[in-house]
Amino acid sequence: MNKSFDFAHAPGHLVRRTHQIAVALFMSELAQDEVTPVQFAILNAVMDTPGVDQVTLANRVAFDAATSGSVIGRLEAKAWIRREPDQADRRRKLLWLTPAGHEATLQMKRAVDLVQEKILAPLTPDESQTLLALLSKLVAGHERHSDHKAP
Amino acid sequence: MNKSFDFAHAPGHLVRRTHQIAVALFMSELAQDEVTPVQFAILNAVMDTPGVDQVTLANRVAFDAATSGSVIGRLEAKAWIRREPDQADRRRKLLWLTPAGHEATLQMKRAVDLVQEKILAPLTPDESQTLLALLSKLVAGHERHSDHKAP
DNA sequence: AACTTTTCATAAGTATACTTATGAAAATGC
DNA sequence: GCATTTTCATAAGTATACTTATGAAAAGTT
Repeated sequence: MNKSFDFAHAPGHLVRRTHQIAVALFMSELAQDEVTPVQFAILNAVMDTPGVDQVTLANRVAFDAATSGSVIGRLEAKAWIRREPDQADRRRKLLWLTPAGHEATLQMKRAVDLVQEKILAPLTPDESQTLLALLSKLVAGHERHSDHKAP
Repeated sequence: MNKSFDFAHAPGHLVRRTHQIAVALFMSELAQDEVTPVQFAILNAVMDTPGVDQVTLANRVAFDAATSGSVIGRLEAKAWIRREPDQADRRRKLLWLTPAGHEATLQMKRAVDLVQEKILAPLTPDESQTLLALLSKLVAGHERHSDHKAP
């Protein structure tokens, strides 16, 4: 029979599709803000903890230093984020929102809330709750494992 | 209070993290095959329907023609896929697996099955079933909507 | 104090993933 | 039957997202 892999029902494919849909909804809802999901995540994290260094921020938002560095570069170019070397540790660069960045992030927040609702729109409230709980458990489970890194 | 957006529990963030984890598991499990999730998806789809054109394949695997074109280019460079112009419609290019591509895809299938299990490893079988059902419903719901395209 | 290791930021290279533009070819309209 | 529109493939440009390499600075080890 040589039956091929059942792609449509594979977890990997469903997750990729879902992610794709979530990004598309974000980009469409925040089209006039000229901001991406990852850029918003960083703006949001810096608003939470002004003066973070890039590594701490990258761990918080969960991507590698190289990616976050380039994203922050773009946010700096837009004058939404200010980057200053740490006096105590001159390797580190600390991050702050500019007033314009603070303003823009607050404005985006409403649209982002709406995006989260739209992502879950095909599900009932109960189903949405269940989905979020399961995704949280899945992510938490894998995060625990990734602590045990090989030497 | 100026409470910032609750990123950790937002659907968008959870889905991005899950996707990230799924891709990492795939890359790690198929490291020696030098293949990406998207490349495998295409190989798998061509094995299913040899002689497809690129547009039909892109719709099947759910990404845009530009992306699939470049991915197929890489698979052609690896001599896993053969691309030939359609005689009936000379705009179209039809796709086949080479013998080496067929062989490689079959070999990968086992590892990909294992990846799907590993993705769901933190969940019980019941929870896994529920998650897949909810993701399917979510994706299907959004696909329905995206049929109604603006003119 | 000198040496080693680790950590931080960035650069370079590859691979998605999207948009818009372009050219070629087919389908449609009248 | 010719003109308009649509479709297909690709190119160009931007933005993640990762790896590995490099340089600089801090932390540690003896």
